[in-house]
Amino acid sequence: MSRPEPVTEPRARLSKERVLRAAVALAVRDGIESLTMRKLADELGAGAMSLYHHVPNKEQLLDGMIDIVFSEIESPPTDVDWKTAMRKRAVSTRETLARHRWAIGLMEGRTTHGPGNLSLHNAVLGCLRAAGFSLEATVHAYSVLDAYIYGFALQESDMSSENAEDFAAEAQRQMHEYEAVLAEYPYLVEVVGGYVAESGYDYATEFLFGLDLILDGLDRLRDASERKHLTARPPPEPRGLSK
Amino acid sequence: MSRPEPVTEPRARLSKERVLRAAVALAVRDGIESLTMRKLADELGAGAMSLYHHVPNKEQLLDGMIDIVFSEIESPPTDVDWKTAMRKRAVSTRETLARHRWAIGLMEGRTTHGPGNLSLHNAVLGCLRAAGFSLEATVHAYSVLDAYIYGFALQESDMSSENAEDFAAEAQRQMHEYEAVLAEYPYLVEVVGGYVAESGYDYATEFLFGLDLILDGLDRLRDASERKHLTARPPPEPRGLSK
DNA sequence: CAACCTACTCGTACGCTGTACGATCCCGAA
DNA sequence: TTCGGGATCGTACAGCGTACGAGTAGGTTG
Repeated sequence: MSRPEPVTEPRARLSKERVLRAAVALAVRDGIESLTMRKLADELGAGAMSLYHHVPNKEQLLDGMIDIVFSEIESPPTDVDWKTAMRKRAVSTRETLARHRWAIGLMEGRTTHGPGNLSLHNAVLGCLRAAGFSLEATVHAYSVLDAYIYGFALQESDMSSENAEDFAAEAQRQMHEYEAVLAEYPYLVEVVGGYVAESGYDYATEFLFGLDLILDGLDRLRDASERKHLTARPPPEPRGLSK
Repeated sequence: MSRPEPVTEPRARLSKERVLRAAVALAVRDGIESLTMRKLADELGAGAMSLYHHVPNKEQLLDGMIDIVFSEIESPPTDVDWKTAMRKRAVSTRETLARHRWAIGLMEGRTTHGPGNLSLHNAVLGCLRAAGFSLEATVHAYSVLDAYIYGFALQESDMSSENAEDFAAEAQRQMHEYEAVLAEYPYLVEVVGGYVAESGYDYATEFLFGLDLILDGLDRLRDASERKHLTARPPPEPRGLSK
């Protein structure tokens, strides 16, 4: 009560962090296509142009938002074997990306990587190196894993919520134009219309299936890699900053 | 010569196909962000509003463009074993998506699937079913494979052209702000700055590594699936339209 | 206290976007 | 020749990102 401000504090001071957080919240709530500089400013109780004193332009605003997403992904824990660590990282990535559907489409073509992105990448590479993967094997492992994880997230964002009845609805709509269209896709009908519609489709378990398939494959790769490079120099340091 | 048209045909008649093809060509040439109704119309020697008699709106224009991309992907051939068939389909998908970088970011959130998309999906599912995959295994296989393929294409579109020196340039730029930033990412330096910069990074072979890893895993799944469902009903028909 | 500077806020305006509307034109059928 | 319907397109409008510059608040210095 000692401060002479109005009781209802209509606007707190802006800051880069506040702007980014509000932008992410708006994207989660209304979708990325309705994220407008004016709307974002309104949300913050500010004028549109005020934003530009904390963010150089919308493109870099999006960069910042994406790095927030990366920073929400849990790094692979260091106190378990590499497989469980990678598994946890992968699951956390999928969950985060599912929470931020708006982000996936924006990652294409983006060339600047923020600190959240870089430090996550670094932690993942470190986990693999510490587990005995050779440099070559590390690159391979990283490549497969990330492609799968982001690809799965991409597909998950394609189909909105329930795959089964959604797809049925889409098929129905197609049937509106061509009555016999479905007859041209018998396997689609069998698998999606039949099996999936009955048994349902759980993204989380489906994700784990492919993830474990890949992790098992990498396990074999690591064994081979270890045998081959037994006499080679070990990774730079077990963990943490070297030099 | 019998037709009374002007010799120089300054503008041919518009059509949905011509509009879509021109749109794709423009996206390939100048990138998707510079695909404008006015620019597209200019390219066709027409007025902007003329486009709307062949395409209901820009959103559906993009839908049509994406289906063109899908139709450029080769379906899995039917005269080889499932593994080679899937391998060829996967390679063709990656090549097509690499040719049409603009398309990947647009696939997110899109709910309507065109005939090119549907028929490709149908062919892939058919290939798996004919190879003896159970319904459950088919869904699994499809899920992993496509997630990996699209995820890889997504990553490929992230890094522009040469990963190695590009990343070095990016790191350099970051160093401009913080001189010691790189010291925080020792593994990134080791793997990307060291190994990748020296040995280079070939997307095509990197893609094949992960692809074969997954296909081998699916092979094991198929064996198990076949043993379990030996007495179950076979897939609806070897290939082609049933009924 | 006054003068000043710096950091921040924001009203206005411009060029560009997708597209609604209605006038115009072309061309085959009657 | 007349008609009618599809195709074309000029104009206009709302909404976008953002350049510009005027205004303001708060701390530092004389």
